[in-house]
Amino acid sequence: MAAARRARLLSRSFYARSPLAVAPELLNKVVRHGDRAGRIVEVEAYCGLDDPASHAFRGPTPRAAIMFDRPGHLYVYFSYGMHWCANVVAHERDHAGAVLLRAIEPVEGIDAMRAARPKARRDTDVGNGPGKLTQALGIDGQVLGVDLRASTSPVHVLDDGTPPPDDPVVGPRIGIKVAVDEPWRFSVPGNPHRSKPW
DNA sequence: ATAGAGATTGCCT
DNA sequence: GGCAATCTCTATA
Repeated sequence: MAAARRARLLSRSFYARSPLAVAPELLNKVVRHGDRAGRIVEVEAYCGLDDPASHAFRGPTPRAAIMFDRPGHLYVYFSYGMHWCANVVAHERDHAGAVLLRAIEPVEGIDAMRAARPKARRDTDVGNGPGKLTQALGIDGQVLGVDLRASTSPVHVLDDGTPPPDDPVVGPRIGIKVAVDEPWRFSVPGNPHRSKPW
C-alpha cells in the first residue's frame, strides 16, 4: 500500500494564475466540507472579462465582484432557482475568473452524501454535475466567499498527493449559449463520476 | 419597477 | 429528446 501522505492546502500562488492554467490542475484534488469530501474529476474555466459566458464578463457587478479579487476563495451562486454551483476563484493579478467544479467522485462521508442526494440511483449520480456535487457536499450560499486556503474555513481544496492527469480530456463547456466552442472543460479520462455528455 | 435569461436537474413522452 | 420548476441577477424604462 502507498505511503500515507497528509493532505495539504494549496498556496496562494496556485490560485493566482489564469483559470485556464488552474482548471486542469484542480483535477484529482479533493474538495472537502466538514466530513464529506470528493475528488474533483471535472471542471470548467470561466475567464472573466475575456469570456462572454463568465458572470464576470460585464465587470464587477455585485454577484461577480468576488471574481475580481480573492484568488483561492469560493464563489457560490444560485442557478435556475434551484441549484447551487461552486467555483474556485482563480486569476492573475488585475484580472478576473473562476473555475466551476462540475463533478466529484465521493471519497469521504459517502453515506451522508447519499442521504443528501436521495434522487441518486447509482453511485455515479451522487456528484456527476455542478448542482449535484454541491447538494452532496452540503455547499450553499452560506459558504460564499470562504477562503479555501485557510485551515479555519468550512470548505477546503486539498492535495492528497494524487497528481492531475497527464492527459486530461479537453472539450467545450456545457449549458452555455455563448462562447460554446472554447475548449475550456477538463476532466479525468475515463472516470465514471464525470458529468455527461462527453 | 419590470422583464427576460440563465455555468441545471429530473420527470415525462 | 423535450420541457417544467423556480429565483437571482442584470439590463432597460
